[in-house]
Amino acid sequence: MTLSKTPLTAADNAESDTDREGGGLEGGRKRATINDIARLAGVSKKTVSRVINQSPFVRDETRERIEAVIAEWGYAPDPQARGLAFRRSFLIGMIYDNPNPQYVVNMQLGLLDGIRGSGFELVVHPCDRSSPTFLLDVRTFVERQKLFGVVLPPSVSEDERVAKLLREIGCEYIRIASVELDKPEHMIVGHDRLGSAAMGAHLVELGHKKIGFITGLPSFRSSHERRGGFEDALIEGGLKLDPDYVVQGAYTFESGLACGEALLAMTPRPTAIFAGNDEMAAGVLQAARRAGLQVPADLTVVGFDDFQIAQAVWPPLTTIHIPTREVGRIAAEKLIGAAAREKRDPNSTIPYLVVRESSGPPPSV
Amino acid sequence: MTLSKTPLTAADNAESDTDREGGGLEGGRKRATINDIARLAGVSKKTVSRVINQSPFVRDETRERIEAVIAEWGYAPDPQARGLAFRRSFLIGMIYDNPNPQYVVNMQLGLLDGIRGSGFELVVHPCDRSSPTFLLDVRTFVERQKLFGVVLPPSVSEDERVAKLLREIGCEYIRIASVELDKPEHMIVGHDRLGSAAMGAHLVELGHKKIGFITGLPSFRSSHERRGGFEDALIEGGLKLDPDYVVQGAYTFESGLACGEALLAMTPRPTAIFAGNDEMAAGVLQAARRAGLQVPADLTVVGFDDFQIAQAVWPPLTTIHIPTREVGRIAAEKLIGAAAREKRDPNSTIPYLVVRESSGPPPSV
DNA sequence: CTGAAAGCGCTTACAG
DNA sequence: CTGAAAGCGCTTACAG
Repeated sequence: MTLSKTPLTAADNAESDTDREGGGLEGGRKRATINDIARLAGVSKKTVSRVINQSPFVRDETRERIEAVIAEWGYAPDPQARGLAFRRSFLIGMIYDNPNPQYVVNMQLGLLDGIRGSGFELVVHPCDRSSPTFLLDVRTFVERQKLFGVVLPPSVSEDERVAKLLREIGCEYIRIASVELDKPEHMIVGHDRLGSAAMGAHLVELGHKKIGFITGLPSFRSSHERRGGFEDALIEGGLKLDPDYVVQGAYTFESGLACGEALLAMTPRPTAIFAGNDEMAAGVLQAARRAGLQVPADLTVVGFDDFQIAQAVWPPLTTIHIPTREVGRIAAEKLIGAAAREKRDPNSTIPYLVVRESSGPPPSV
Repeated sequence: MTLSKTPLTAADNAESDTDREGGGLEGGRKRATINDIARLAGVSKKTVSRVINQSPFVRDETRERIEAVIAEWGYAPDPQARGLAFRRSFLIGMIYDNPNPQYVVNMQLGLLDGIRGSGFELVVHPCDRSSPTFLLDVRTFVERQKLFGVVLPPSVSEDERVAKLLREIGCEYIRIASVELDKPEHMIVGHDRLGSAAMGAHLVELGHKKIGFITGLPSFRSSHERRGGFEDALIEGGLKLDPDYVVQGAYTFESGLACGEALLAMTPRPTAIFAGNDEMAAGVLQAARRAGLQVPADLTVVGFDDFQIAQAVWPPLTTIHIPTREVGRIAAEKLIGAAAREKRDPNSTIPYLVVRESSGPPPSV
């Protein structure tokens, strides 16, 4: 909150100095500016600006001449100067609180995929929704940097206060969430519900009747969606999710372990446990081992996400794959208006079942 | 490489339109500028600028008056305008190719810790060192954004071409590496060697004689350092690392599994295996399980990094903790010149041993 | 210690 | 279809 006091102080201190080298851009002729291009092409800088911004009001011949000069000199407009004039930067922000490193990294990679070659850059901004200064922090971040727009993964995406704030200050935003929370132009929907429904069908098909479920953090919308889709699928299969066999987890390994132990202590013991994410499923695997149970012979354990941990544990987890990176790419393209460059598979953001070795039929009693 | 063609086209298309609302900064009075502050404080903008940049050439009384106005209006200088005038942005870049999500996220959090409150922001830039356009990409990224500086984690930090390029174009940089590769002002040293030496001492102390080692990717300097420190410690303990028991891994779970199987097939079988990172150690655990071996009763398995996976596997891994986030914070502070704000523990970046359940004495033959 | 002028590299009205 | 002027919000010389 304090005034940004930067080390550039030296510049001012040196008011009487004379030996500064201007920041040191040795190593090469200075980069061309719009003035250079205008002069070289024999036009005004405004016309160059029109070409840069793809204005239709430029004669083809003029445009081609200018583009040739631009290409020859490898000119690229200065985003800072452009931003200052536009009153808006060419930065997009990712504001997030998802604690899973793999999710964060995949999402970042996806966003980067989406802005590649566009001249935009990605500024990362982890946050804490429970902080008293949370909204002020977001506002300061967005306004100070004059962000072009922001992408909000869960659970930040589910916070209506953030969406409202962004609308008020006129910042573009895309919310990534498991359900449609906003106008379509602001949403990328993850359809977690379909994923867990697929898992429900899988367990039904294997013949399980007594099934335990571990929910994620209630503050994440996905927790409820994953549970809802699963319940629907069980009903579809003629079963019902017994509320006694639903325990509250926290999306962490430790919570999975604790919840797993709780479920395995119940009578009758469930023959399958569906954890709200892989992390917790890995915890259940530990609980099963401690209880002396074989997976999947004695117990089926399945997860959700298909992050790396799903393949690092033993046995490898049957889980639901969510295409995080793909979702990120589409979100970024939508944000900067680069969508529909190519025909997209509309199903590319839908989660799907991956069967590995941790699921099997229930033990024959 | 193409000219940045942004969607801002609309702005130009609208040359004849009149209904644009200027980007929509409704929702609040416009933010104060340096001119507002100057007028309000009854001074020139240059003097306000001096206060912003902490110039000593301002009378105390003047400074206080200006600071009061700044505080009252919550004024913060526009980084874009400031950057344009400085010919340098307030962005720092993280250029990296480390494939481990947890490392990446921890490092980002550390860098963010280091720049918090400074007005700087973090722009992430994953890259591929083997790409033919790698150096050009880095150069374009740094020059186009006029980055204030960059932080280079391994293995990018180990690439002399990058350091040379950065020096040439006058960009500040900090290299994070396991050994001193550059002048101290450009380095944060991780001392991986000390970490693996500690692990060597641990295994010696437990009484192991026949020890297998799985190296990381040879393209990472840490691979060699981790091996070197380990060998030294064994020699210290009167042992010698048998080259036949050193196999080449790739820092991945799969490579750990394959290397583990190779080592367990040897005669005599090693009683302990030290993998160059946790990921590979988890793979070794799988190999041990497939071979019907109990850990640690039949085989000790240890790793390096102390990432989350170390606690998610069974048994939890004895490993070396590396303070990634702390290292990141120190790197960022050093880069922006905010170091030494407080006295630092000089050992805070040194890795240390964490003993869990995967290590024990060798089986009595 | 303080300020008026010029400039950073772009774009927005306004003209033609 | 094209351009000259003014401006985005700061800082750098240069004066005093």
